[in-house]
Amino acid sequence: MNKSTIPSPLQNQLLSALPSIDFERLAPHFELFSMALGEVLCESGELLNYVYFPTESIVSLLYQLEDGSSAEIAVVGNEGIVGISLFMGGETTPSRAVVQSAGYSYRLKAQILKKEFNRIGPMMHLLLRYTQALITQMTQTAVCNRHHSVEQQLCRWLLLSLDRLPDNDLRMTQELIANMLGVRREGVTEAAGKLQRAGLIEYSRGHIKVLDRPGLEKRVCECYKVVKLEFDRLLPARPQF
Amino acid sequence: MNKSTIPSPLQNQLLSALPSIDFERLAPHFELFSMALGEVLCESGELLNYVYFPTESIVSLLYQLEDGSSAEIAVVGNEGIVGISLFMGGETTPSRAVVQSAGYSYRLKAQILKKEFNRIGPMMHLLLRYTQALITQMTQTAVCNRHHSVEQQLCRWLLLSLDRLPDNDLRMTQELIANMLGVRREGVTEAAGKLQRAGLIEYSRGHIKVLDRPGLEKRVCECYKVVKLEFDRLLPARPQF
DNA sequence: AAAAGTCTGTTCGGTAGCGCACATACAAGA
DNA sequence: TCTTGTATGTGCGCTACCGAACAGACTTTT
Repeated sequence: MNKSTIPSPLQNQLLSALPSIDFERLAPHFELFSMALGEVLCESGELLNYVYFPTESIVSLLYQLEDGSSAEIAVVGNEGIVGISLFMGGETTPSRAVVQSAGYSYRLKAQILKKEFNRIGPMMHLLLRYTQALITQMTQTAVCNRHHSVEQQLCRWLLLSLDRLPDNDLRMTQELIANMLGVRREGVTEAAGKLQRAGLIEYSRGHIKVLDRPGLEKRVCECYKVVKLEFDRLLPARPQF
Repeated sequence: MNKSTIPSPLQNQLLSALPSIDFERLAPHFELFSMALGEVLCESGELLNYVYFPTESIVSLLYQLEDGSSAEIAVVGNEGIVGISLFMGGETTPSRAVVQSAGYSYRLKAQILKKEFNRIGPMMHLLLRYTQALITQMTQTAVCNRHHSVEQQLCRWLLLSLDRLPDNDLRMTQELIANMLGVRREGVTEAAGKLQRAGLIEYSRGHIKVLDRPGLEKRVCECYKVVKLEFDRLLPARPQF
């Protein structure tokens, strides 16, 4: 479906923010990696062999409860990296990493990343700042879960996804969105129907197109903006490819 | 009310986990700091001049929405530190740090901590591991907000507080607990009444005593255990004072 | 003792979201 | 074409929680 052009590692914003001397040192170790929708990069509590730098794919960090219900706690796209627990020192996390939007990423062997991190150079500082931005996303998710309606959360989710995609089409069923948001599928159907009737989106069988992004931004709760501003503040300006 | 004995910095578990050579280097810079209930250590977005290592006090990390409603995203006691954004590189965070249980802490000038962090020694690794544990607490809060009842969350909150206190008495009104959990005061009244009728707790006007801790642990959701296990896994065993 | 303030208990109507059941619609394969 | 599977729409009763109002109980101050 997507153009099948091979992306550059520089399409990942963390990598593109590296000084070229650091980037070049890592360049030989990048492996292009194609990720399918629904693929699990890392199970809860499992050791990661690689870290992943998405280019036009999106990875969802999910937490699954014992009773099977789940909730998304953060989303990682080309602004970030999957696998922060490797350099934070814990090696594993209780959450899972699941591909939410298929596409390429570049991956790096865990050892290579740790070695680079321990050089205490730009990569370390970038990764720590990124981690702080991710923390903001997680805390904002906590607050949003507590106080905002399904419709507001759907808007937030759509905008977060949109920010990480090259176009304005998402391939995603309402059922899957419901899993991410931790709500009923019917709740998503209702909220999405409302947005469609308002002309903001258009969807059909696992395919959502955003028609009116400013309209979504008017309906979304403050959580989206807080997260976005914090990412912009903490991470360097996004260079063009 | 509390014994007015002066605590040792070693009552903070991060500090007590430091090799003595590193601890001694910092020792001259610790300032004993007394914190009153409700005191705001750091406003949202404000630059911190100090980091705080609680000894028997508890600090709550709260996020406040534009409409005034709020939610606790994590709690910091003698196992941790307030001010992670200083070494993560972002300098500020969108959340506030508010004293939830009065008592002492030791504080350190921001510059001193950053210098220590940049030595790339035990302190850095400890702080990063602690940060990962804190992330787990935040994500679990997000999931708990989504899926669990007020009563379960109250149990979780009580147990988290209890773990960070020297005794089993908390001085805390239902109103304040409601602010932390991001629910109505009446909801807390109801849940607390239930727990009291079950003989698990006893409370009166801003004073809660836990009578049956195992009983609370039976009612709490899995979120408490997940967070606790992750803290135990990531942070070194707790030495006795 | 009286007054004022604070904390907790209770009630009541309203609503968002849940769980379930089922209907419809579209897609892909035999 | 028929079947099977998947995605979406809808209705219904239920529950947890909300918002507001108010009453009682305890504390502190005067």
